[in-house]
Amino acid sequence: MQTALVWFRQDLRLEDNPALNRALANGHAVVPVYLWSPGEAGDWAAGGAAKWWLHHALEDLQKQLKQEGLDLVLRQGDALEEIPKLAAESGAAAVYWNRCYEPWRMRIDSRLKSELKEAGLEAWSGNASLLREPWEVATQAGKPYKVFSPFARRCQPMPDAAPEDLAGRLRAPEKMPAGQELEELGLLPKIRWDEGLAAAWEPTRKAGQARLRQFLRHRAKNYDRQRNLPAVDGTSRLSPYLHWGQLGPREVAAAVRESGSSKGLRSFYNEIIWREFAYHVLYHFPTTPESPLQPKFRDFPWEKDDKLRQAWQQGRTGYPLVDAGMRQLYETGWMHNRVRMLVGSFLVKHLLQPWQTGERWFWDCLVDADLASNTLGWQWAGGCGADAAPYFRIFNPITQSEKFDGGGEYIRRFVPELEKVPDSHLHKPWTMPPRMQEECGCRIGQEYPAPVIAHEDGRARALAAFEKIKEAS
DNA sequence: TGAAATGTTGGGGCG
DNA sequence: ACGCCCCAACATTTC
Repeated sequence: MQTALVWFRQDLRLEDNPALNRALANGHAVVPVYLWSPGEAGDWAAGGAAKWWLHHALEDLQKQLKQEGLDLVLRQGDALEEIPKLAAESGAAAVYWNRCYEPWRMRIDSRLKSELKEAGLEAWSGNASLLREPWEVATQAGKPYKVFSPFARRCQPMPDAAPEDLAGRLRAPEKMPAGQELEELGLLPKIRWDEGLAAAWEPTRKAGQARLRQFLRHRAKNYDRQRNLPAVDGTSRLSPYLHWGQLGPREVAAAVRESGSSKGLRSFYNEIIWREFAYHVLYHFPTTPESPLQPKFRDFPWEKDDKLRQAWQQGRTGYPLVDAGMRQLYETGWMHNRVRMLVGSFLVKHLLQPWQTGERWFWDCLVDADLASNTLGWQWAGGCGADAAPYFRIFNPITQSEKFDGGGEYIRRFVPELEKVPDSHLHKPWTMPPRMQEECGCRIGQEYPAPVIAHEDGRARALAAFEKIKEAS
C-alpha cells in the first residue's frame, strides 16, 4: 500500500476535496498535513483576525480527521523545503494539494511540482476553491475580463459540477512524520483581544454548513433588499468559511440550485461570481494587491496623514455610520458590505488616504481577509481597478446613514456613546445644540468626536485631486 | 452598488 | 380669467 501526502491550505474540509479524493481514489494511505508558512507570503501573511480563524479551523479539521482515524501533521516552514521533507519522512509516493491563486503560491507550487516529479514522486493539484479556473474564462478575443457584467454573463449558466463525495475510507499510513502542537504555531493573539471574534463566530465547517442552510431557507428570498441594511442579519456571512475552504463554492452553488429561483437567490449567486471575478483579476493582474490596475492612478496626489488614518481605523471620524462600521470590523473581524463600501469611499475620497492603507487594515482585521477579494474591493473603492466605481462617485456618509440605518440600530450597537442621541440628530450629531448634547450625554469633541472633515470640503478636495490625474490616461 | 447641480413640469396661491 | 411666482416632484447632466 502506498502513501500520499495530502497538503491542506485553504481547503480545510474533508468533503468535496479533490486532493483528498485523489488519494482515496488511488487507494493510498493518507498523511494529512498543514504547513504554516508565513515567511513565504511576504507582506501578505495572514493578519491577526485571519490567524485566529485559522487556528480554530485547524482544530476543527483535526477533530474531523481524528474521527476518521487520522492525525493532522502540523509543521512550520517554507513549502519548497518542508513538503519534500515530509514526503520523505512519511515514505510517500505522491503529494496532492488543491491550488491557491496568490501570486507567490502560484510560483512556489509550480516549482514544487517539478521538483517533486524530478524526485520521482507523483505531484498533483486540484481545484477546491473556484467554480471555474481563472484561466478558463476569457473574452472573445482571448483576453482576461476587466468588467464584471460580461464576465458574469460568460459564467452563465451556473456550472452543475456537484461536490465530490469522499471517495472511500481514509486509511492511516505506516509511518507518520513528527508534527507540532497547534498552539505552537502561535496563531492565537498573545494579548486576548479576540473575545469579540469568539462571540461573533463559530469557525467550524458544521457551523458554516448550518449557516448556509439557514441562509438559503430564511434569508435568501429577500437578500436583494435586506442585504443593504447593516442592522439586519440579511447577508450570508459565509465569506470566512469560503476563504478557508471550510465550505467550497461547488457546495454553495449546488445548494443554491436546489433552493429554486428568486430575485434574492440570483443576486446572492451574483456575489459568488464576484468572488470568482476577484480571483480572475488577481490571476491575470498579479501586481494589483500593490498597484492600481489603471496606470493613471500611479501619480494620484494622496495626502498621507497618520492622524486621519488612525481616526478612521479607530472609528473616530465623527460620522456615525463610518465609525460603527470600523468598530464592527475591529470587534467582530467582519464588516457589513454596504458599510465596507462607505468606509472605503470615505478613507480614499474624503480623507485622501491611499487605498492600500485601507486594504492593509482590512487585511489585519478581517476574519475573511482574502487577497483576491480584498484587492478587488479596495481598487473598486479607489476607482482605479477593474470595473471600479468612478473616482467622482463619492458616497455621502450622512445620506448613506439615513438611508440604510435610518433607525440607528446598527450605529447604536457599535457606537454606544451615541446611544441616547435622538434619531433626528443621530446621523449628524455635530448639529445638536449644546443643551441637547448635555442631555444625551454626548458632547461633541468630548464623548464623540467632531467630524474630521466636513462632507462638502472632503468631496470638493477629492474632486480637485482627481482633476490632477484626469487628462493623464 | 452615488450625489449634487441643473433642467423641466405642473399645481396652486395671489394680485 | 390670466399671468406670475413659488415650489415640489421628477428627469437629466455633471462631477
